[in-house]
This record gives sequence, structure tokens and C-alpha cells, in this order.
Amino acid sequence: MASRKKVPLSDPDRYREVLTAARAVLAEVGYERFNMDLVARRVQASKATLYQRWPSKAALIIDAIHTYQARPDCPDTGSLVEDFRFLGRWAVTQTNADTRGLVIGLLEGSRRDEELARLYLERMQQGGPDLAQLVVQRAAERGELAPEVDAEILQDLIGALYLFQLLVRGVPPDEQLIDRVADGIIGPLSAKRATTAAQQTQGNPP
Amino acid sequence: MASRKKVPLSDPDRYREVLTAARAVLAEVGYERFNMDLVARRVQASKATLYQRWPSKAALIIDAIHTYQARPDCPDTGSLVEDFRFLGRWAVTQTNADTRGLVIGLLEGSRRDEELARLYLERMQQGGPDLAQLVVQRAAERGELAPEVDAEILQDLIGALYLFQLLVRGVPPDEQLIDRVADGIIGPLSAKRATTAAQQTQGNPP
Amino acid sequence: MASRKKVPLSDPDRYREVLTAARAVLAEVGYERFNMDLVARRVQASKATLYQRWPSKAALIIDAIHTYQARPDCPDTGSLVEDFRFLGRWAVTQTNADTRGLVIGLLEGSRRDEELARLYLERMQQGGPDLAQLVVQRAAERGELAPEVDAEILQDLIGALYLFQLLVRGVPPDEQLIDRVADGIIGPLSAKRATTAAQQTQGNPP
Amino acid sequence: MASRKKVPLSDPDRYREVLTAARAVLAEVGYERFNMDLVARRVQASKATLYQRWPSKAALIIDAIHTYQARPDCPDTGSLVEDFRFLGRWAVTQTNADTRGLVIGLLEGSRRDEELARLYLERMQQGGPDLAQLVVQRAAERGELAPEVDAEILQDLIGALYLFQLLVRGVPPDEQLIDRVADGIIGPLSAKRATTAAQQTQGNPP
DNA sequence: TATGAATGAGGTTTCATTCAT
DNA sequence: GATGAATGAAACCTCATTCAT
Repeated sequence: MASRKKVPLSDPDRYREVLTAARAVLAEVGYERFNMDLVARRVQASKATLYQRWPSKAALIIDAIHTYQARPDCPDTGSLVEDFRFLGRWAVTQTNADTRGLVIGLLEGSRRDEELARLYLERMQQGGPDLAQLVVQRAAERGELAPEVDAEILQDLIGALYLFQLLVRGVPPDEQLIDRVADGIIGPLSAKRATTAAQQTQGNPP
Repeated sequence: MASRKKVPLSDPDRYREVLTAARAVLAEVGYERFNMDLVARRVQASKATLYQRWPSKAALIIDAIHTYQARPDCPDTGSLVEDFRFLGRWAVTQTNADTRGLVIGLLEGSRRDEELARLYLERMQQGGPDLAQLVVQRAAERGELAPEVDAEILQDLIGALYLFQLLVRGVPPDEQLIDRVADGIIGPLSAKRATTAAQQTQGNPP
Repeated sequence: MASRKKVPLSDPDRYREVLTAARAVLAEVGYERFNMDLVARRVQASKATLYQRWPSKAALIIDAIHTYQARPDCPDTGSLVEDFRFLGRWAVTQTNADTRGLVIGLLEGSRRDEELARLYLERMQQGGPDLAQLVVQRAAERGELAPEVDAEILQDLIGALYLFQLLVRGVPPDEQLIDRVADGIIGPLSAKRATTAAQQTQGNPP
Repeated sequence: MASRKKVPLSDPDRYREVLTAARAVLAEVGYERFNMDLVARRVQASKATLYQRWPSKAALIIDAIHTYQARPDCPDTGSLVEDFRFLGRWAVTQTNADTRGLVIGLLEGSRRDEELARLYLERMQQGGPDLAQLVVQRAAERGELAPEVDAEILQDLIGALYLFQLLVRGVPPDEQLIDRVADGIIGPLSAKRATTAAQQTQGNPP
């Protein structure tokens, strides 16, 4: 009921609260409708206060996205399928109901702001390309890749299916999706699988 | 320089000119900055003229996107790889430098407008899921799919990699991409590969 | 269903149809929202057609009000009450559900247009002041007016109560109102009443 | 010349200045032509400032009319004529050169806005019906009403003649009008008059 | 003559940003 | 430093009026 009074933005909790609110607003109403008033009202601060910390709307959005930007450790399970599963699960970990809105907001925002463009890529590539590239490289070195497989395309596979599910299917990707991609696509593409499959096949009959 | 005078919008060429301009504007400045003035100035018409034909900004965008919306015939080459290659190439056909901007505009717009949401899906699924589903089904019936392959995920593969290239890599997908996906991913996943893999497996052991 | 085609405005019926429509629109949406499109659509004509006959919106409204503007014959029943009743009933005759809207429209319009101002007065005074003045004068000459009665104010009585009912009570004045005013106000004010009252007074006591 | 700088609307004087300006604008140009720019320019504020306090044009108008809305105490002089005179004079007190414009504005506005409709009635009935009803009731109880007089109609008499003078005659009602109505109409209608009339009648015959 | 269509000139409202306390 | 308030610069949309057929 009573509106919070004069909690300074220098308070880290307060600061983070604003960024969280900004992300929520962006996710909810989209980039076009995002505005300072919405954020200010949500955290019961004045617009002027926000402008004290962030020189512009873009700056606030940028900062809001920056936060919590984490990267997983590079997996090295010795198996392409499992490495990919790890990366995928980690991405799922970062995903929630807001993610679609956030990604679309970043996409739209990136049309107007270089910094947002950079952030969008970072976000999209959390545990993405860079690590995926490494993982695939190692798999290739282990001879785990069928020779006709296009390694470069393979790198993007998980990210691509994640994005497709999110933006086209409109469903936040979950562990199940990751498993189906890992087992139903990456697996069949990795050479070892042949063996594994063979073993499985062998194990099944009798 | 000299402003065209009173070319009626009923003239189909003029009509299409407006839609083309609208698409260009959307692609260039994004959904947020898209506005009737920009379009009006570009086609040297008055805003009121546009409002005569399109009752709102959203309606104009919707119509602009609708146009040229086509679907390919469903391919049936007898080979999954070739069917997919056909669908992919057809999508490439519809792609140009504006496509990324357009897709982002549709995504952002779809947050505010049901109709745009529908159009976005349509656009994203031109020759997409529906046909891809059919193609994969037929391949399965032909026994062309390795048994462990997840058919449902497979359907989305081309679309997903197309979208990833477009939105994350920022490069309009081209035939080369399609070929790499077809030959480097779909190919290895098709049953023929099973044979190949078997041969390889046979070759590897001793 | 089929829209009437090209009935010329020179056709008197068509002409009057437009004016009727204009009056209806004015009554329905008020002066502020009145616009040529509304009228045009209602009579299935184009705005340009209307502008051919009427040089401006104001001209159309003016003309629309002009029509059917009639005046009653001056009553001379020999009794003030009956003369007033006649005038009042005549006004009721000209009244319908649209009247309130029309009067308000005229009032608002008269702020912007001299001609409308004149028309408003005419409308308000149909069978109003001029005739009322005559009627009261004659009554005075007949000695029908109690001496303390203010004749000039008396003239306005019926009109005033009509207007009050219309604009404040929001109910179109009807015959009942007129009768109540005639018998319940004008009657008691006329000298004859004194007699009547005297008789009644005589009759009432023991 | 020099534009006032940033005088806050929270300043009560400034606030009232805006409302006064709004009333003036409404009175001067009418409801149709009333617009925020006119008000803003007149008080040297920006339209956005006005919109901060009043969410819409209608809201501003409503508030402008609300202010100064007062009601007189209910008179109880023991004489119908004097009670009515009191109410009438009070109404005159609230009347000035703008009143006609304001009332017309309210009438037109009330076609589009429920709240304005309510306000119009309130304004029209300041010291109107409610109190008039009471006053007439008391007079009836005192036996001050001639028996044939229609009490309900009588209640509206002063208001009606006030409105007629204002809207039809185009003259702001003044004390003189009130006195003429009181003495020249109400007086003759009150029972005391019966006596007087009787005396006069007695004097007239021979 | 009737009409479909175009348009200039507003009018309402929104929002990023800036002052003044 | 936080805030209430002000504001310029658009953006969307409407309407009286005018063209061209």
C-alpha cells in the first residue's frame, strides 16, 4: 500500500530491481511500447531518477539485458551428443516465459542501436557458436563425426532449433526438446552412434 | 522533384508501389519507427490518402506483408534430401536483403496485433512445416529415415537453420546454405546413410 | 441491398431525402460530430455530390433546418388560455424524438454561423414570441389579464416551459404538458379566472 | 511576450488559471472548436502539461465546469414570491457574459459524454428543481397556492424563464428579470393574490 | 451530373527528456 | 540524490474540401 520512499539507486538491490522491471516490461509490451514511465511506475520511482543512472532509454534496456548474462563452462564429456545436451540444457536454464518477448525486443532494438545489436548476439550465443564450435571441433578430432556431415552447420543446429521453437512455435524450449535434438538428430549424425546403435541393436534382439 | 499529382490508388501499379514502399520502410526502420508519414512521403502521397485505403498503420503493414505471399508446390522427388533442397531453395527465392528487417518487424508487430501474428507464422512457414511434414512422412514411408531419427524435429530443421542464419548470423540464407544443410545434415540423416554408416562401421573395426 | 445508382439531386425527392438525412445526423451525433461523410453514406451519395448542391457543411445544415419550417395561423379564440393552448399544441406538432438533438445542434452551430443563429431563433420562435405577443396583447385589451401580471414575461411562458422540458428534463414536450401549462399556469393568471376562482371560492365554503 | 517558465500546475493559482482559461475558451468558441492547443496557448503551457493533469479534452472541460459549482442555502422566507426571488437572484449571481456559451457547450458536450451530461444537469439545476420543489411544497402547505395552480409546473417556472432569456433572448438573465418573474408571475399565482384579486374584482364590477 | 479518390490542415494523444525543488 | 512536473517533437487519425473522370 504505502509506496516505497526514496530508496537510492545506489542500493544494489534497488538497482537490480529496476533492471528486472525493465526486462519484464520489455518482455511484456515489446520494444515499441516499452517506455520509461512503465518502468518507473513499476518500481515506484520517478522517470527523472532513472535518467540519473541511465542516460537514455536505450542505455537502460542495454543494461537490463547485460545483467545475469552468464556463460556456461565449456563441456567436455567426450561425447558430442552429451556435450550438446549440456549446452542445450544450460540454455534451457536461462529460458523462461519472458524469453520470447525479450529476444524479440532485442531484435527490434538492435535495429536502432549498435550496442543492443551486440547484446542480442551475445544473448543468442550464450553457450552458443563459440562453445558449440569447440565442441564440434573436438568431436571431429575424436573421429566422432560422420565424414559427410557439415561441421559448420552442425554447430548451429541446437541454437537454430532452440530459436525456431521459441520464435516460430512460440513455446519456450525445454529439456525435452534438447533431448530430442540430442538423441534424435545429433546422435544419428555422430559416428560413434553407429557403434552405439549397433551395440544397442545387438543388445536388443535376443 | 516535381511531385506526382493525384495518381489514384486504384491504379494497381500505384497500389503496389505503396505496399512496396511500406515493406521497404518496415525493413529499413523497424516496426517501432515505422509510420505513415514515412510511407506517404516515399510515395508522394498524403497520409490521408493512405488512410483511405488502409484504416490503420497495422492494416497497411498487414497488407504490405500479405502481398506476394505464395506457397510452393509440394515437392515429391522420391528423395528426402532433394525434397528438402527444393523447399529450401524456394524459401531462398523469397529472400532478399529486406527479409531480415521484415521478419523482425513482423515479430515485433505480432506482439500487438493478432493478424500480424498470424501473418508472421504464415510467412515463417511458407513451404515450411506443413510441407516439410509431408515430405518427412513420405520419406519415413519409403524407409528412408534412420530409425533413431526424430521425425518431428527433422521437419523443422531447414526452417530452423534458415531462421538462424537470417536472425543470428545476419546473412540472408542462400542456395549454398541450403545445399550444405541438405547434403551435410539431411543427407547423413537419411537411411541411405545407414548403409553408408554400416559400411563405415564395417570398415572401421578390424 | 443494391445501392441506388445515380439518382440526380435535381430530383426533388432525392433532394429532400438528403436534407432529412442531414437533420437526422445532426440530431443523432450533434454538431461536433456531424460531417459530410455521415450524410453522404446515409443517402448513398458521394460527398462531392453534396458539395455540388451545398457549398459548405454549414450551408447543408442551414438548408436542412430551413425545410418544413412552418408557422401556424395566429389563433384568436377569444380566450388567452385557448389561444396559448393552440400555439403550444402546434409546437408539439413540430416536435419529435429528434427535436432535442436538433435544437442543441442549432445552438452550437449558431455560435459559428450567423445564418444558423437566425435559423435557430426562427425555429425557437415558430409560433413563438411574435404570435404570443399578439395573443397576450389581445387578451390585455379584452381585460383578461390580471393587472399585476407582467405581460412581456407572460408571452415567453409557454416557450420557456417547452424549452425547459426539452433541454433540462430531456423529454419532448407533449400535449399533456401544454394542457398543464395552459390550465395550471396561464388559466390562473388570466382575469377570467378571478371570476371562476371567486365562484369556486363561493362554492367551497359552507 | 516573455513566456512564463515552468509554473507548476500544482500551484493552485496556476491550476485555477487553466480551468478559467478552459471555461473562457469553451464559452468563446463552443464545444466543437474547443481544443487543447487553444487552452495551452492561452495559459502559456504545453499541451502535454495539460494532458498530465487531465487525461482528455472531455476531462478538462468537465473539471473546468465542476469548479465554482455551488448551491445556495434553501430559502425559507415564509413567502413563495420571496423564496423564488432568492433562488432566482442566486442564479443571477452565477451568471455572466460567458454563461450562455458555457451552457451551450455543456449541452453539446453532453451528447458525447455521460459525465458532461450529468454536469449540465447539475449546472442547470443549481438552486433549481430540488430547492424549487421544496419551496413550492412549503408554499402549498402554507395554503399560499391558488388551488388550480399546477405545482409541478410552477417549480420549473423560474428556471424555464431563466433558460429562455439566456438561450433564446440571448441576454444573461439579471435581477430585473427575476423581479419581473417574481412579482409579475409568481406573485399573481400565489393564494394571497386570490384575495387581492377578489378585492379587485369587487372593485371592478359596478 | 455524379462520383471515387486525393489531400492540407488540423486535433488528440504519447513519450523521451529536462527542470526545479 | 530523488522526485514531481513541464515540455517539444512527433505519431496517429479525421474531415472539409477539391480534382479528375
